[in-house]
Amino acid sequence: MTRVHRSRRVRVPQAQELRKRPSQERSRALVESLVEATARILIRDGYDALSTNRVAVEAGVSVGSLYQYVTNKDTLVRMVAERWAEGAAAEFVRLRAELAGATVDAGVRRIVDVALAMARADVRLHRAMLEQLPRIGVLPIFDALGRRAADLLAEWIAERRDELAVPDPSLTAHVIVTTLDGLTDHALLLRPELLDSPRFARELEALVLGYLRARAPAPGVGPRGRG
Amino acid sequence: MTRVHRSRRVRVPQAQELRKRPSQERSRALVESLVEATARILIRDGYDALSTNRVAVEAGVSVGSLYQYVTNKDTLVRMVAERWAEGAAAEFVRLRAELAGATVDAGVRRIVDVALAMARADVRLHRAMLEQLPRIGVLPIFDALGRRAADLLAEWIAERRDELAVPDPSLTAHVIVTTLDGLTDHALLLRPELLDSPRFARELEALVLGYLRARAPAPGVGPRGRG
Amino acid sequence: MTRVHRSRRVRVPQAQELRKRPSQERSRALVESLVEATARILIRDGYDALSTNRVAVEAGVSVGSLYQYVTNKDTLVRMVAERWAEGAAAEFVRLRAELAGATVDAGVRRIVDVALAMARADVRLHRAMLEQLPRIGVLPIFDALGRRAADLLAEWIAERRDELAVPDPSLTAHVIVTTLDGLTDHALLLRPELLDSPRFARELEALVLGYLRARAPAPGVGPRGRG
Amino acid sequence: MTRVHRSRRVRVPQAQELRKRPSQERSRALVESLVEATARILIRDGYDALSTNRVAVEAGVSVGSLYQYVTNKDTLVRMVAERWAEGAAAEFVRLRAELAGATVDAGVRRIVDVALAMARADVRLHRAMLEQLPRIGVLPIFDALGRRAADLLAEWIAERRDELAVPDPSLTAHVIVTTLDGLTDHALLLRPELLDSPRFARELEALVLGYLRARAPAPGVGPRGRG
DNA sequence: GATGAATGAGAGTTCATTCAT
DNA sequence: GATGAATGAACTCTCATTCAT
Repeated sequence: MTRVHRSRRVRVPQAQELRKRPSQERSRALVESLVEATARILIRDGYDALSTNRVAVEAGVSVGSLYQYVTNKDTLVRMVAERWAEGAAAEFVRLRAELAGATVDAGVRRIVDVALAMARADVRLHRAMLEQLPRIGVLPIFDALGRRAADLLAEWIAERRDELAVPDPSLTAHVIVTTLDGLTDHALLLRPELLDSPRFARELEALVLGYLRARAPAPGVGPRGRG
Repeated sequence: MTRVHRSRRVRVPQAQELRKRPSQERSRALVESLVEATARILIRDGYDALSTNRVAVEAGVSVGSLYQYVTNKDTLVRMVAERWAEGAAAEFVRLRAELAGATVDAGVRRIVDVALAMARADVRLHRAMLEQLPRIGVLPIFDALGRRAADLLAEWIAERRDELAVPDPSLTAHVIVTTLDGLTDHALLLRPELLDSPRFARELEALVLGYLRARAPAPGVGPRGRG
Repeated sequence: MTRVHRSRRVRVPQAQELRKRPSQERSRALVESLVEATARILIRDGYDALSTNRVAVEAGVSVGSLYQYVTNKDTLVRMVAERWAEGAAAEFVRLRAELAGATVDAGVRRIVDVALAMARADVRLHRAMLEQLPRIGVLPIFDALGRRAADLLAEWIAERRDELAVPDPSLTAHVIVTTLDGLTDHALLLRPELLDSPRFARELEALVLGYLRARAPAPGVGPRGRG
Repeated sequence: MTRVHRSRRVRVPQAQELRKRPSQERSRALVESLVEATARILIRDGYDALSTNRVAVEAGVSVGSLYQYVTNKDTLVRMVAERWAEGAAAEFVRLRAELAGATVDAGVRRIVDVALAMARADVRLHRAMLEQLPRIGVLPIFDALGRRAADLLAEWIAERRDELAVPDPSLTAHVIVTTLDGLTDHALLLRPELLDSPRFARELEALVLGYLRARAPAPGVGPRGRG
């Protein structure tokens, strides 16, 4: 059979998902090992094989201890996504700094490269998250991450406003972030070879640059506007 | 029992998902009502609330009858996705015909409009599918749909090759389809208001047009300008 | 699903029938109470009325606890048979010791008496086991018990070889054990009154003694007579 | 796995198990094909795999037709046993006639031979019945068969009363029949090689002859009685 | 704090039997 | 008469969660 139980109750979002702020060194470590165990199982066996008991065993901890720190099975899953998102956010911040003085062309090239590199890194976990996790639980996390990325990008675009003639940098940044995200996720799940293809990278650059310049005056024609 | 964990992560395509080809009128109707019931539950209560017994009740049929036709709960879900994909595919074919003689600008405008309209139609079902189902084996169905869309679009682009200077229409079409899909899905899940926003629509047009023309010579400039 | 037909006819011995060696005091007690509950239901309501839930309820335990220790409904039944066989084996050993110096006549009388007494004791459980369980894999358990009994009896016969002229004590012992077993089981199921009938007991004695002496020279007659 | 349904309700014995006396040629044939199908499944796949639907398919008939003639799943099983018992009963009658004028020794030899031959014939069906059928349903059938056999044997013994000094031929016949039955069944299930062993046959003869003569005066001493 | 045995609602699935066609 | 689609009670088994130790 195919007999599978999924989380039984529809999840009621809980304000207080971690029972205790794991302030002590020890508690932190325990929670961390739970998250890692969850990720391992997710990668190795998939979401259907994920159960609180299994996570506890994998983490070398008793179920009781698990519930001391985690109220809820879904919380574990969300924590995995959060850890990943934290790493990604740091990377975005780093990239933003790196691109401070970059030209539009160089900047976009770099952005696309980093997007592809991030998709290639941690493939197994990334795939597992995209493929296995009920989107409903992790959506807010990835949304928040997208918003941070879009904010940073909007800033960067705004700094180049003259050159680009982007009416609403915030909206444009959102579109770019969502676009790159959609394309890399899709490639990760269904066309992994694209992640390594320079042709694909050039295509993404063309996409982003074309978009950013779609409304800009043709280069070489008057300082601003079409005359 | 022999209890069983589903095929870890990778969907094993099952040759015999429907127990009997529902050839008779009556059987067809039954299967159809099961698929509809599944969609209804998915929309109203989400995947976790979906159970074979519940589907049977919702369809006004006994569980036994359900199992006469459907081996498996996930098959039902996949059938919902298939029904939806069939409708979308038909829409794409219709659109392709409509755009036969259209200019690039008009065509892209229309494509974006239709993409947004499709996202707005059936929102709840669409949402439910996106939120819950990648794990269940719906991915291949959506992938096939995307490929069909990309093929049609590639054709359309190829017909306008001179004007556009797109080196690889097939790849470009794939990028556009995936991009629009990603953007409308994201909007559907997290920014539903965008689906009705003309500004957002204009943005998508700019994105697609900018991309298509990114490598084309600036109009009126350079050796191949229109004069 | 994946429904499953039990190993067609031949019991596949399962190495791991008990999920955990019930080492702790508590676990042992739980398993014991499950076995007792199983026996009770078997006696009271028969095999068809036996279900895991019912056993759990009867034992005052949750189904979950049951499955913590027992993989399988039939395992429970087999454990009942094992418990019974253990008791019977002990009785056989006791009897063997008792008969160490006995004459053939006295020994056979005693053996028949004990066989009938054992059939009378625990009648209801014994009946339930005989009526319902050959299919379940209890046969090997009873077979092993029969072999032990036959071994002990063969020894006893061999000690009296001169008097009895039994060519193959082992085969003869097997025949006697199987015979008595068949007769008492048959009586138990269909002629319970015979179990209390001295006439029946005398008949069994005649059967066994006649057999043991069938090939011995008639006393007082022929070349080797006692005279 | 291991999920198996057995006949759900405890069987309420029904006076009218065959819905209609299958007087017509056609009906008889149908019932016969159902019984044969049942036997085939029992042999091939075991009792757990036996279901009314399966029997109907195996017999090339619709379930509805099955229920037109057979009220009950257990009835099918019982009919298989009945067919077998009918054949055995005929064999007993034949044997009785054959032994009309036989000496005790020759008769017993013949009886043992036939008992072993019957156990060897139809081994697969015989095994299936012994091993697979819930004894509770078929017990009465085999009991009736045993009684018929015992009656015939009692008659035969009574005819040789003078020579044998058997006080209660009826009881003795019962003991012999049950004994041979128990021994051959046991051999069939657990020591099939014994069925072909002449040594085993001799042993059974010794058993029966020894029993019949256990209380008889030693041969060659006085015309009658010990005096 | 930590443990892990215990819980029990609820999941997927089967199959003897009926009854409209 | 024959059919086989439909029924639904009942089964085995899981797993998120609790709580006595």
